[in-house]
Amino acid sequence: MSLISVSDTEALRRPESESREKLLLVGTQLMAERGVEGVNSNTMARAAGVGVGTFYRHFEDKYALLRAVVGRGLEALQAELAEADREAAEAPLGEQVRATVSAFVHFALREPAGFRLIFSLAAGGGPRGRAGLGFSPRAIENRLRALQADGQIDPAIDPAVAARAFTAAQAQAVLWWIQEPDHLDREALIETLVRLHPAVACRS
Amino acid sequence: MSLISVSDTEALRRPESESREKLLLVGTQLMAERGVEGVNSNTMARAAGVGVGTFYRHFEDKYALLRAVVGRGLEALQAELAEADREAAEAPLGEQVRATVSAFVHFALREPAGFRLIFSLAAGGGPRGRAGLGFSPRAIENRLRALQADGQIDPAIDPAVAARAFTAAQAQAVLWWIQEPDHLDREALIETLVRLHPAVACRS
Amino acid sequence: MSLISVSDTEALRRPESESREKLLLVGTQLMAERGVEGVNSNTMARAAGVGVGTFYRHFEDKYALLRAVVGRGLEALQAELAEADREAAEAPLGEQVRATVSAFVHFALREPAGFRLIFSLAAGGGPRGRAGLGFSPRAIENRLRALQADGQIDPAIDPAVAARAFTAAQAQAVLWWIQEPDHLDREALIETLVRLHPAVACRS
Amino acid sequence: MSLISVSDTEALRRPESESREKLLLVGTQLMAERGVEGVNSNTMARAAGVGVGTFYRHFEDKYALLRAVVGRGLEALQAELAEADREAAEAPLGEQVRATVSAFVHFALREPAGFRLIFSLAAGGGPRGRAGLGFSPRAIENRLRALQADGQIDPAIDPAVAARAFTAAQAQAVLWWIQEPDHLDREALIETLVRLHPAVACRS
DNA sequence: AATGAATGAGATTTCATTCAT
DNA sequence: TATGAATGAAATCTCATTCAT
Repeated sequence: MSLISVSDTEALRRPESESREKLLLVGTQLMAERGVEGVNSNTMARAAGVGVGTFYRHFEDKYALLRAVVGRGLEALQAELAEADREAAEAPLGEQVRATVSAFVHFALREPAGFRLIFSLAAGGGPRGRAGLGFSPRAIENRLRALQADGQIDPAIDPAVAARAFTAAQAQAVLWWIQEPDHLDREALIETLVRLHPAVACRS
Repeated sequence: MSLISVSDTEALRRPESESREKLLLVGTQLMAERGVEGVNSNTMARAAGVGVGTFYRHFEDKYALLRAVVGRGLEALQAELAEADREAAEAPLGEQVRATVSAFVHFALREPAGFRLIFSLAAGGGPRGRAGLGFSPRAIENRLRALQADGQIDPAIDPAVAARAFTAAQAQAVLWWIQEPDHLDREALIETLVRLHPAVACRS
Repeated sequence: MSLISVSDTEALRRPESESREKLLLVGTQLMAERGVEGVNSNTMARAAGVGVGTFYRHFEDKYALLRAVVGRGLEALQAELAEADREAAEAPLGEQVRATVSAFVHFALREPAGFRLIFSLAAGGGPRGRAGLGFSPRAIENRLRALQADGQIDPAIDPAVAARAFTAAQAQAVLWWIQEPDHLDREALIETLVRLHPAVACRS
Repeated sequence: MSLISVSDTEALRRPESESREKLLLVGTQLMAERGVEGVNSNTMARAAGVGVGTFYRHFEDKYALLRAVVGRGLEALQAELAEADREAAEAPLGEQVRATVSAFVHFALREPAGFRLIFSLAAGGGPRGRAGLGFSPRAIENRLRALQADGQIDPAIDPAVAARAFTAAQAQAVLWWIQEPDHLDREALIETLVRLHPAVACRS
């Protein structure tokens, strides 16, 4: 019966214990607001409405929580970008780029705290925070390489550099924009980013 | 040039006490290596071969040292970029851009630790590290605005976004490159960055 | 022997629930390996394959388990020593001593973990571990006193001191030997201990 | 001038900072009274009249203090035993043994807390306390080996076992006696121990 | 100006114990 | 009986900062 599939889905999403979820949620908020070094396990536990011990039952330390948040966020983000890319697979290159940039911006709008953690705070990293967790430029790099092999973009461009550059450009622009959104509207932001994307900007 | 300029220069570069310089030097190294939150005043003092007390005689706290290092580095960097720009003032736009990108890369090569502090660790920022210290995209933004007003670049580009995007792109690309320099040579790096610069990439 | 003795024995040896036995067994091992303060109830429960709650269902706390283990071991040891003594009751003094020393060594070989707990860890004792649990020198003391009254051993020997001294000597020698058994064989160990026993060594 | 020699001596005895000495002193008392696991760094620091941080400035942790105390005590004890042995070098064997046993007992009387730490609490050892610090039976073992080679003691005795046995016997007897000194006087204690010493008890 | 021992507030972490299931 | 997530009191430890020399 279909009821089974529901509980199956539930199982797949692993309720992971309410406390853990609460900690993840509250931790994301607090770390994004005050910086990773600006909060401590105690504060996060209290804010999540659980005991300190509960924090350590679920996470080895503050940085483990950070890694969990960033890891999760990253997975979701990459999935959404891949999805956007897939949907626009048949569209012209410009449309494809716009689709992923747009998905990126929407993700940032939907999860600003997680987004900040992924792209700004996690970068600085604390003493133990040097998680190898970062948004991977690999997808863009591969795309650029393919386009270049295909003669569609400037052969003088190095795909590895361009991919890293655009990843940072996009992240930084969006971080700035969600902090100060009054400078321009979302479509203008996306439009600008699309035109800065190597695949668009360096079309040969 | 007047005689005064000599003593002026002396005054500006005055060692400010050997201890202070040593602390600045060693502090930059340590913070770049281990992250701002990964070192403490005691460690830096010890490494600099001075007493803890001496640290606090020269800097209010760890973040004051960070601000001093980043402030100094930023001044030097902006000065070098301005200089490069001035020297290439008469050259075609592409050459101007190449001149500043090249100056940027050279700065990173000459002072990798200071560069890392300015562009990666300061970003993450500790509790009190969030000084308004950052490489200002203002110069690029103004330049783009002027070019746009002049009809030389795509009017759909938002200069504020583009300036921030390129600043991050350039910094991130260079950070990556000084960590893993074997991927490509310096000229290829510069070349790629030039072509990603909004003034070049979005020429209308 | 009556039929009753069978069910009595059953009752005495009643597994007392499998969990309890498992905890006792695993707890003995862990405490002997890592020291009483080196393990906690959670660890012991986990290692025994039961829940923490189950631990507390059976033992008031860690020290209750320790007391149970040591108490049990002590009872068994004293019983075996008494048995050996009884069996050798008619033999000459030297044989009697050898019989108990031999029984002591065999006990240590058969239950090294329990032996260690009884004679080394319990000695150090944790905050609450200082239960009056220890191998009683009373039997030896009484024996010495009787021999002394009988003029068979040196009157200058204090039985209380000698009994405590030999108890410690025997325990320590055996503890050392089960850790580093390659120094000498079992019979040589026993032989040496026999000759150090006050009743043998201080014969008048 | 002679004043110099005074300060020289002072220098040799290294004041080691008053705090450190205070901690060592108070720590020894407290650990001996309540057991190593019965006190914590905070308590010891307070009792020593210094701040918590001062504790950690001088000792890595509680066990480092324990090791320092035991190490120091052990050095002093071994030195005193060696001295006693040297002074009685020309005396008959029995007198030599009496001299060291006597020195041992006097040490215990003079420094009961240190003595307890060395011989009982340190043995149990905490999670991290497994210091390889213990009274070495080596001196006695060597002496026995020499006597045995010389045909003066029973060849059936294993010197390693006998040395360890006597070390434990002596320590345990004295520990018991300083706790309950009313059972017998000091001389009787010493007399009994002398007669239990392998070199005396197993004379061939 | 230089020093480094001392400090204690606060962060981190452990673990015995409870309790709802 | 059994379970194990949750708890928080208490222990451990760090580090920015002061201050007497």
